[in-house]
Amino acid sequence: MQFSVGVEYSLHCLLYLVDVNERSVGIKDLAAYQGVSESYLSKFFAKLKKNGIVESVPGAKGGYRLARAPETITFWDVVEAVEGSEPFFKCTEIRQNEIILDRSNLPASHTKSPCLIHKVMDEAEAQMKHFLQSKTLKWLYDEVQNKVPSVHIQATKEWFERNL
Amino acid sequence: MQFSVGVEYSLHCLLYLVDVNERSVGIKDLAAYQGVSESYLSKFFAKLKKNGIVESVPGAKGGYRLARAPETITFWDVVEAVEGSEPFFKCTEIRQNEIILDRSNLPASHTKSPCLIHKVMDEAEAQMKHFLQSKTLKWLYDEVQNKVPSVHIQATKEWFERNL
DNA sequence: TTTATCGTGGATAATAATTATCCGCGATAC
DNA sequence: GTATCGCGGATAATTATTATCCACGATAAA
Ligand code: FES
Ligand code: FES
Repeated sequence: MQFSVGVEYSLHCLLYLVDVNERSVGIKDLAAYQGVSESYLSKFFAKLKKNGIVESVPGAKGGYRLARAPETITFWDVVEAVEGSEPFFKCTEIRQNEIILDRSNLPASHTKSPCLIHKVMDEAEAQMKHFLQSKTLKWLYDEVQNKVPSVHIQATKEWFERNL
Repeated sequence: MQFSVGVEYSLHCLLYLVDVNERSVGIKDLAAYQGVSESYLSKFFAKLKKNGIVESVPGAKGGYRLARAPETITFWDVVEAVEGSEPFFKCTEIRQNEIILDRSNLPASHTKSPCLIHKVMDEAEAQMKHFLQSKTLKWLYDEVQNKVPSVHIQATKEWFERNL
């Protein structure tokens, strides 16, 4: 039960994209700046694009930019884009295997209403989802502006400007 | 990002152990009743034991019973026992790779305070943990007593009694 | 128009995690 | 003594994650 590294990669990258409004930043730059694999990072951006989080500019001098306002991009959106939308808990309906049951004529209690254990686990995921939906990229950006030394923020901005 | 099937197996099994007070139930019976692999299920019970959720009775007619009151066993305890206690989000400290940094002299902002993204993801896990800690095995047992037809509960109990 | 750049999708592979089985050991009930 | 059972280690099959490479089409710049 672990998140893919793509979640860390993606969130850090998206943070750099907030400043890039009309223009775009290439995978090459994003990968170089963070010292990660270019080709691997590109796989995650494909998912982010498919989920409407970023949009791409094809061709030379192309790259990526946010597809919508950072206020509307939540941590959950990114997690879901990268990890897929399968629920964390996959119930195998083990209850329907109970040896005392007639497999060809299962009681309503085992087919109609969801298994309580399943329900609790789904609710647990919903708790995490709710929390992550409350954290937007805009919020992250603003917090970082306040907490990281402005000299470093400026240097980052300039590095990307140079390669725009 | 998925829970192992051991979580489903374990929770369903523990439910059957609530009634079994002084005595014990063997893996063989638990596996047979639920139609799952005996040897595989035993691996999860090893973890449940190591984490003090169940205790074992060795030797013939041996088996497992709860190691403590079902009021004190939470869904989270079971998840942690089965999945291990590694955090869901493993931060690779990607921020320390930023190309503009001097790797041999990292700024305090990148080493002292935790990365905000990391912090948010850990908090998200904490949300789920908090919720799952609020759901005890006793609560689950009581809910099931209310919702599942008593004829089925009785039949289950009798099946395990026969093989005790 | 050529050329270099860059996203895109597919193929492929290395590594790790999950799922699953088997077997021998020691403890215990009968 | 013997059959039963938990226990731990070894092992393997399957799947997911991590990672690379390449050919393609689109585009900007020369
Ligand atoms: S049957 Fe799947 S969690 Fe109960
Ligand atoms: S450095 Fe790991 S989440 Fe930011």
